[in-house]
Amino acid sequence: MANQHHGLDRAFAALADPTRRAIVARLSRGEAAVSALAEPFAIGLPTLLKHIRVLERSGLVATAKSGRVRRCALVPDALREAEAWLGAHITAWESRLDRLEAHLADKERKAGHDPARDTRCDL
Amino acid sequence: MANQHHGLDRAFAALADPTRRAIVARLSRGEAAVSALAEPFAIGLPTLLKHIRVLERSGLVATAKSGRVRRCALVPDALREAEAWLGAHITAWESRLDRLEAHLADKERKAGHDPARDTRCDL
DNA sequence: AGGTTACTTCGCCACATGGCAAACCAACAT
DNA sequence: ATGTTGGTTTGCCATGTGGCGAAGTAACCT
Repeated sequence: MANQHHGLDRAFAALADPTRRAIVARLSRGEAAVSALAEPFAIGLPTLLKHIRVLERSGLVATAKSGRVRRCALVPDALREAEAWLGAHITAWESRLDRLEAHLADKERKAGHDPARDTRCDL
Repeated sequence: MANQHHGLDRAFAALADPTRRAIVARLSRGEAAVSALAEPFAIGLPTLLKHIRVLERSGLVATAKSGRVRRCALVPDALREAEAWLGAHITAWESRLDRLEAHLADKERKAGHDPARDTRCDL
């Protein structure tokens, strides 16, 4: 199965869970201890801890223990990497569309004009 | 288990697989048939088809069959949604950092100055 | 010391996912 | 009509995930 995990693999996988996204959202507004994170969600501590481990492995959050509490903080680099990937491919798609449009406009300049064609998409 | 799938759930889950990301990357540069997509990856057709189904369910790609070939195309809206989520939380984190910095600067204005404190992070 | 708090680990279960091979179906092509 | 091509379905298997409760450990409080 999908071994040889790329960083993005783990990052996106971590973000695929609503609980984990909520944790990230919470941490984006400040650090928090494990039990503080547990409160809003109706799930047990062991489960939450598992989520935190997943987030840690993905590089999205970092944790450190001081005394008996473990504080969790967001590490935005992984988030940025994921965002960058998405951005790159969105713009790739858009620029392709632009080229296509230009090409169609060019063709239409030489042939008859049918306004409806401009927005029609064959899929 | 994670039932009641939010759109982002499926989108991020779909992007968590390298094969699927490669497919998205490929499609961001133009539509393609199933078999054309299969080529670069050393995996069987059934497996690839499963990937495509996952991508379809996630709203990242749309497919349509004409004759015996199925053409796949990217649907950038889901990508944009995911990007927006990431962007929102990255900026949230950054603005928190800014507030914190401002606060520290303020404190330091009133007390003695220790330059090393500015970049120190307690985690 | 003894209790409380805050995690942590340890099974355990149900289910989704990624992979394959093999058989199958529907269009073209000849 | 028959073969070939392109996709599709159908098992099957191994692994990972999300959830739980129960028991364990390591601070901290009194």
